[in-house]
Amino acid sequence: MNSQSILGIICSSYEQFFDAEKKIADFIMENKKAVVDMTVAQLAKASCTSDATVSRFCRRCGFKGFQSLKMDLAKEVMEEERDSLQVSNEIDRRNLPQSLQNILANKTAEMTATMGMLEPDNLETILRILEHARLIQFAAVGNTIPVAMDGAFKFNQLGLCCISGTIWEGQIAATYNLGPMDAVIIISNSGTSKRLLSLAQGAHENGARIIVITNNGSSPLALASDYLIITATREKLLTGDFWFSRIPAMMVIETLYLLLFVSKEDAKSHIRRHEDSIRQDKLT
Amino acid sequence: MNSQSILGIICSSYEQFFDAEKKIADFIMENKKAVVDMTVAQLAKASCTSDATVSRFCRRCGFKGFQSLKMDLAKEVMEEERDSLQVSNEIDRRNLPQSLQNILANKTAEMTATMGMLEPDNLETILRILEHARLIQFAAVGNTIPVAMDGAFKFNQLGLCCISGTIWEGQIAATYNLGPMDAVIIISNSGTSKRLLSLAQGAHENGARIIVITNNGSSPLALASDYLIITATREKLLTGDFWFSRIPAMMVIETLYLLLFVSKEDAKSHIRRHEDSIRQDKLT
DNA sequence: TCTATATATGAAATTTTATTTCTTTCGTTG
DNA sequence: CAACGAAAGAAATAAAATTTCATATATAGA
Repeated sequence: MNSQSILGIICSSYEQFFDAEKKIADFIMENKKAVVDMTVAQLAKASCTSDATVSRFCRRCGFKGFQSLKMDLAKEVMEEERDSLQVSNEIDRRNLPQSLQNILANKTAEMTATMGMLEPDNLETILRILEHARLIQFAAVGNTIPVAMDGAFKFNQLGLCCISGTIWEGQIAATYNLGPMDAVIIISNSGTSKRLLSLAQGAHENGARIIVITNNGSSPLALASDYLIITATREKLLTGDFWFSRIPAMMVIETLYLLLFVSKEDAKSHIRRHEDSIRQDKLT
Repeated sequence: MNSQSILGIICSSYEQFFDAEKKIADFIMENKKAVVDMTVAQLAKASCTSDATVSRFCRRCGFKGFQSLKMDLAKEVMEEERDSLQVSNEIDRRNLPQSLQNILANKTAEMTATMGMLEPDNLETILRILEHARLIQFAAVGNTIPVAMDGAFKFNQLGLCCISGTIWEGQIAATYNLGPMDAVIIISNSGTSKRLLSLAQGAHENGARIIVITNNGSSPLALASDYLIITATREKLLTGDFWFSRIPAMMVIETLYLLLFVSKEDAKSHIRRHEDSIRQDKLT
């Protein structure tokens, strides 16, 4: 887990929380500002749990204790306020301007939280691996496949050999050809896909590096990873797994792309060549 | 009455402090960040004073107590830190934290600008068309295809009939089957793709509604559209067309999706059914 | 279906932390 | 040089946070 971003942690490991902990998390998300001035007992009462659970919750989120969580919350609240992002989940067709503001605020908060979860050291390690990999596979299932395709597209443009596919059998067939010089980037919000887990296993058996991008830091896929990037998708207005936004994952890919771009000297020429090749489809 | 700024108070009423209080003030000013994680006793010891004096100091500064002073300090430290991180377009592998901030700031600005370009009336018209369309085609070429696929995926989940494809010939073949009841959403950053323009022409001939999402409001594709959504991709660090980010376009799709979701009563059941069908791939 | 086991949670006890009270010290003034 | 007043620390008290322990609930196995 990253040094500390309570809102990010709540968003990214919400599913891992116990029932009572979820109550606390909900209360914090909905009363960020008020919690800053509360005591353990007050928060326990307000969220209909107990002192003990609140205290444990703080630890489980990676903080030294309640005070340390509150310190972080104070900072984050300040930051949000400063950005004057009044995050509300109300979306209503009859008030489009306000709804658009709310959607924007939510997406921005999502991205900020995701960025806050990125650990520079971990990122640097991953970048090194990607730069030196012989081949990089982007793997995903279902509605995340477009993100994987986008990643492969972008990275190929940088001059890094990438593969991805829309067909599951094709993806795992490719995985079985990977070796110790290769890396696979597995993208999965829930981190619980059996198919992706077996793909990870295959990659592991072949000695390839496994990088997982997921919203769930303690999911089976996260545990099967060599390197882990956790996103902070907050889908407050919807509850199920299928409603996760793909924007945070895309954001992570884009970040990796930009960082690789600036450190790879031949990236520009690769991209230019690519651009030239598609010019024939362009007007003027 | 803790709406004050502790650093400001220290600076402005320093001369009014007693000797022991000055020691505390000095220590705080020189160790802002560390004090945030200290207890009364620790601060007393570190500043060579006593618990009582620290506690009194907090009151004298207008705070409810030590914790409340610390809360304020945490906020101010954060603010100072943030201010010193001047956001720029610099992305540098050697300073990852700063680079991440810059990327985030750029992406956020991009999204904010894109949202600002959306006109509620225009959007409402487009939503109406999408809700009542017999079939919706998502069309794109090159690296924007993943965005189109994502859109078709999402909209299908809502119960709207959508098609998209990775193969160009397949896409235009589908377009030739559209009719006046149908709509095509064409996504193209530059808006200058010959192929997408001929697709738009085909759609036009068949009487289908043409919705274009592009970064270029006066591009050929924009002019060929019946309804136009302009995104605000600003890739300052890179200049060419191929470097455009796909996030703003995705943001637009996601916005349409959310707005359709809240106004379509059967959307939830559609999504739930979809979710059930993929549960077999999920662990636990 | 019933028992055994594990686990989440809250109540109570304990420990830690903050505040208040009380006392000492030191400087000033009559 | 006593007497007063204010500043500051020590000690006592109060408050808050954490840990322990008991209980309830769910799960697995018989």
